[in-house]
Amino acid sequence: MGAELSEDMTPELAELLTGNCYCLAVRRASRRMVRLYDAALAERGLTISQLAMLAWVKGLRTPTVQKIADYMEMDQSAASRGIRPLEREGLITSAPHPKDKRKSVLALTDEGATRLAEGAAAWAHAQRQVEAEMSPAGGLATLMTEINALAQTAEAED
Amino acid sequence: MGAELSEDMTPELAELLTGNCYCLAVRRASRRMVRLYDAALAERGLTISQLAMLAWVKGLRTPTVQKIADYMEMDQSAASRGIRPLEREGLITSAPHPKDKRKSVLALTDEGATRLAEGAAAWAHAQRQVEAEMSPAGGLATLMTEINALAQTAEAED
DNA sequence: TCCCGTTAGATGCATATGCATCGGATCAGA
DNA sequence: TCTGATCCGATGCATATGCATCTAACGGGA
Repeated sequence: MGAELSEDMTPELAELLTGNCYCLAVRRASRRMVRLYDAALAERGLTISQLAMLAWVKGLRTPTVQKIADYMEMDQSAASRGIRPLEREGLITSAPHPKDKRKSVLALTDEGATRLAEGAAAWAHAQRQVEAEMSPAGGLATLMTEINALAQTAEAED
Repeated sequence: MGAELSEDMTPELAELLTGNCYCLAVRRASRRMVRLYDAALAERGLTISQLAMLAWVKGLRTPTVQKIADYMEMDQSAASRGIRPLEREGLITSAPHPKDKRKSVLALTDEGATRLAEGAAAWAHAQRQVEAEMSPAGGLATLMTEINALAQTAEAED
């Protein structure tokens, strides 16, 4: 693990490379988690993002692209594009909002509801797998609270 | 926060949407961290990934695409593509390995070394910002250990 | 020396993300 | 009722990622 770091690295760069960068650490963990969950969902033809979007479409009273982006804390454009494959595959439909023509109200198709249910089962399997392999110091619940806190770190400001 | 979840959500789906999915939580945190660090590095014309790759090029004795991918725990193809912008901008060079013609040995240019040093300073600023805003239960060090553990969760197996 | 299994890097393909921006629609005021 | 500030969704552009696959190159054993 120690790796073959050259001697003329500043302490700062050594820190960055040895797992002490919050950003790189979380991103590395993210890549791993996504691979694990996506693999679990692959048989159902879904990614974890797509499963989440289907779930929000079902869970929100009047789901729109913007709302989904807000709840998932991602850019509206990313949500917009993420939804396209789901429409293409006929899992969700899009209809103009009756009152506000700017909005499109999304809805699950029957096929979408089926895939969502199947995906949720596969998702639960992945969840259990992570729980079985992880034994964090303060407990998984605490870890989740802290990761979520990381997700709320202020955007910049200075 | 509670959101407007419809009543007919299975407990499973409710879990998935309310921040209890390890994958979605870490990914959300990852998005936020990347935005924060990328913003801090934007003035230097670098992303956090690019900074890390420059650092590995400097830190490894004989840096190659494969080695960087291994150390960053990402796919070789992702590393390969990530390095291209850095070459295009003249921050690193690529030369054929003397013994093994399959490999390309990467190296920092003077400009690359300069940008790396500048970027490291901006990175440290972002690190301090996260530290100032986060007060996790078990301490940041413990949190990092646990996030890194998440990054080592087995790839599948079942 | 020849052949096969392995390794390195590059590419095609598809999703994931964010920023800037555009055009259309809405809405709150003047 | 007109108008300027907002909001909504879509796009262009660029990076980020992973998987499968292809070609070239290596390496060891027959």
